[in-house]
Amino acid sequence: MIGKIFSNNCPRRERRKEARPGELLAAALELFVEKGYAATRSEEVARRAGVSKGTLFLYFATKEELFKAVVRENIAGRFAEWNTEFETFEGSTPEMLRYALVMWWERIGKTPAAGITKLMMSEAVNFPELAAFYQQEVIEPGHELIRRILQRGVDRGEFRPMDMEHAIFAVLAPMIFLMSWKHSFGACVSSATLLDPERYLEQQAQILLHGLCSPDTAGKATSQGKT
Amino acid sequence: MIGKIFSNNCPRRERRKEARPGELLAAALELFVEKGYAATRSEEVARRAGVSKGTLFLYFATKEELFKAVVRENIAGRFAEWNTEFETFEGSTPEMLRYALVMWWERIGKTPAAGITKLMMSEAVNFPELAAFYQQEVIEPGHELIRRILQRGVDRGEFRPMDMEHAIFAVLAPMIFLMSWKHSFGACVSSATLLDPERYLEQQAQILLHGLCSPDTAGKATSQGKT
Amino acid sequence: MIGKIFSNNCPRRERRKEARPGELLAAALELFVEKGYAATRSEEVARRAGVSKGTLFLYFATKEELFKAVVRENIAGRFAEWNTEFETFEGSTPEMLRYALVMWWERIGKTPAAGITKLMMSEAVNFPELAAFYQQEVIEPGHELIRRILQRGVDRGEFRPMDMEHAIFAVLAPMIFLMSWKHSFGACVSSATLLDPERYLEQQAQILLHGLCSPDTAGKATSQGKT
Amino acid sequence: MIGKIFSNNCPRRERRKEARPGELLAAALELFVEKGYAATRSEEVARRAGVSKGTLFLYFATKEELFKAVVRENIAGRFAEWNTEFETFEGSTPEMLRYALVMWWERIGKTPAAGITKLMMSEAVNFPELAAFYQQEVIEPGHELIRRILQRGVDRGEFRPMDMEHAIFAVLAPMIFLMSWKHSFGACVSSATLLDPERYLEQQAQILLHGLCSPDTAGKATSQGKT
DNA sequence: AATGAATGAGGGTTCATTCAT
DNA sequence: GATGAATGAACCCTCATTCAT
Repeated sequence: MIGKIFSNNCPRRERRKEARPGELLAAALELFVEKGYAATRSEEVARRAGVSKGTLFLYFATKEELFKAVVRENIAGRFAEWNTEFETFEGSTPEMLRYALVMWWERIGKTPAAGITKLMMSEAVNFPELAAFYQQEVIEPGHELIRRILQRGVDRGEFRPMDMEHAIFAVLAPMIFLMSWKHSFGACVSSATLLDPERYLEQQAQILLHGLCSPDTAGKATSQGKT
Repeated sequence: MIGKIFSNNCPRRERRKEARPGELLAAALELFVEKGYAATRSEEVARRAGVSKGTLFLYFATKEELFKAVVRENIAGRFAEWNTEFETFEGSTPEMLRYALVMWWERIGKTPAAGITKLMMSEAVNFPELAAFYQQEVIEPGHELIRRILQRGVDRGEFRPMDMEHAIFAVLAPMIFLMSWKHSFGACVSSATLLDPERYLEQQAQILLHGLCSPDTAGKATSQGKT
Repeated sequence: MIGKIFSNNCPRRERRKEARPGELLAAALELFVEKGYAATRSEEVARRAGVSKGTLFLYFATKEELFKAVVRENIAGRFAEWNTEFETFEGSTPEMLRYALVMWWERIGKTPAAGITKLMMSEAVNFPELAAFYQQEVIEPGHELIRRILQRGVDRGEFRPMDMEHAIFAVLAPMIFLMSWKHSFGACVSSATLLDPERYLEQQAQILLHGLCSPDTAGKATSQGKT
Repeated sequence: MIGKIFSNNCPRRERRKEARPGELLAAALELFVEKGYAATRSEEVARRAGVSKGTLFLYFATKEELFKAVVRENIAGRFAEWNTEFETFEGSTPEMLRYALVMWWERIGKTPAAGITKLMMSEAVNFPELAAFYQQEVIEPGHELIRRILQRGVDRGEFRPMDMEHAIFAVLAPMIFLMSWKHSFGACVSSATLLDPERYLEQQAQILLHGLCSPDTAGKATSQGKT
């Protein structure tokens, strides 16, 4: 009984043991995002997780495995939740689009998870298998979600007809750009900090919806586009 | 006689000597873009340039210097030329914006130089000094050019007033995105090839100018934006 | 039980860990003395210490650091002990001088530490920082000790007054010479082995004290010297 | 005729060509003495001699050959001349000894040739063949000359009988020491410059002849020595 | 003979990975 | 399981040497 109390009250070892992989993944995420795959040393990952080098390799057979695990771990399948939000959203599609960008920033863009995308893009070529996984788990569901939003707008007559597949990239690009910028120049070149993500996204929504043209000229130029 | 003069002017060794740095930079560009900075072995750069390891270091003191040279080489001051084009452009600003995107794709986006930007973004954190150089030599002139285009549009009443600094990113983002995408997933995930850069840019110009909204709704929604 | 305690206190790994730096320094001392700084390969140092190349760099960050450590290790502050001996010495100063030379040979000259001085003199120009260290930690205390001996002799009327600073070198020179000789020609030219260090030092003490001249002529020639 | 005048007056090419090996040896001597064998780079030798790297190897097949040539070249057989001086010297042997030390300094010690001895001692172990050559060409004749001087003193009753072979080293040591010191600490540690070679040698002669002891005590202590 | 571009073996150093404790 | 000392393959870079010109 008493033994049980102790083991329940103070199972630091036990709990640590179970938490280990998570702590290692967290440390690795930070470091990979901070310095890139190659420049991250396994010893430092271990140290930051508070364990020894040997322990790291107890949980992840190789650095490559660790990297893959970090990416997989941090690509939470949020799409179920988001699809639900999409289906229950009641406002206009322009509002939905604006909402999507803002929510994305809150939930992904400003979190360390954004670093993963940047990382994934930097290393895609060296980890094609991982890139394929990412494609399947993130890119495709993401595209699908954006496609549904855009289609909703078209269906409801809020958006003009469009080349859907490329329009998806029009919505995606500001997000990708923001993650890339934040985790590259944004992290080291002072003047690059001029970019305020929230204002940028707000304005981006505006432009996506209405463009840069002043209202009176908007009609005329349209005819030129191939779209 | 004349033949002799020519053959004297270009003995093989000399010609190689002058060509070497260029050949090495070309090989290095390819490999850096292909595999990233760390994963590129200097010996392979040399081999791809058709020389021995030692020769590489005859022209570039360290791998880091080689990297810097590759970056510098591939961002040659195109801005002078572009500024001139800007000043002599006679059409409307929407046309100018569309033209700028198309030309950028022709001259940079689809060339290996685009890989450099991707590379630079991946390695900025590891080479802060180089990032500062890039910021100064590429980012700032680029921003300035975009700023002048947008300002021209505003001044001529073609564009509505805007938060200029963030609007610059609105124009920049599609280009950055395209380079990042092309040199990451675009290079290894088959389905990602759905993105046709030229159509994307064309459509992007269209959206930048007029947005996604159908003409009749365009006016109403505008009021919401903070911009 | 007691046996267990002992075996617990000294597990093999731990013992090695503590012994490693010493083993590496010993191996490095041998090799540096044997072949000089540049000609000594770090891998060979490691091999001679019975470890792999990587292990060497676990304990000494660079070859230069290893060299410095070897030099520092082998000039341990013997001067405290020697100064004490000096202060408690009860015989005449000529006896003291003879004793100093003999003791120096026993404790330094005939040990591998002598090779360090030879090495240091060969490499001083290439490691000015280390040379300064050596100057401060070895040369100056050594000079000071010799100075005190000579001054004692002068003060007690045993030695004639002298140009002290140069006289120091008169005492030092036989020792430096002996180390240099032993670790150069003495190590490879057979006939150079004619030099018996102990007899040489004994005779050197004799000469330092009384010169080469036969007693009756000693007085006359003295007048010429500048000293 | 005129042709001859020209070729005589301005045979720069011709004269250079013949002088080449000498210029290379001079440059090599300087650099070897300055930085040691290993730290001297063949390209720098060539540059200092005003020729290209290739030319150096035209005259000396390997760096090792160059080194050997430098040593051989700079070990002028001065002993014939010195033996003559010895034979025609008319003063006392103490005067001769003093004269020998002073002359040695003038003709060798203070010239770059002294650097050779220092170099030879540093590298003896790595170039045993060269050390043997040095032993034969310099050490043995040098010993022989010193031996003759000392023997002359003994024969004429100016010096007391002595252990001749070790006494030779007593005369040699100050010279060896001076060369070693000058080309090691003397070249980089400021305080080591306290040593004034000429005063040192003068005093050394004095000590060699009469020792450090004050005249009245000289007689007593003598009995102890083994010599 | 002279040049200097080119070579490539070899050395110092790093770091992912192993394994005895 | 956990540790951290040990390993050694692999990398960047140097520089004596070669050789086409």
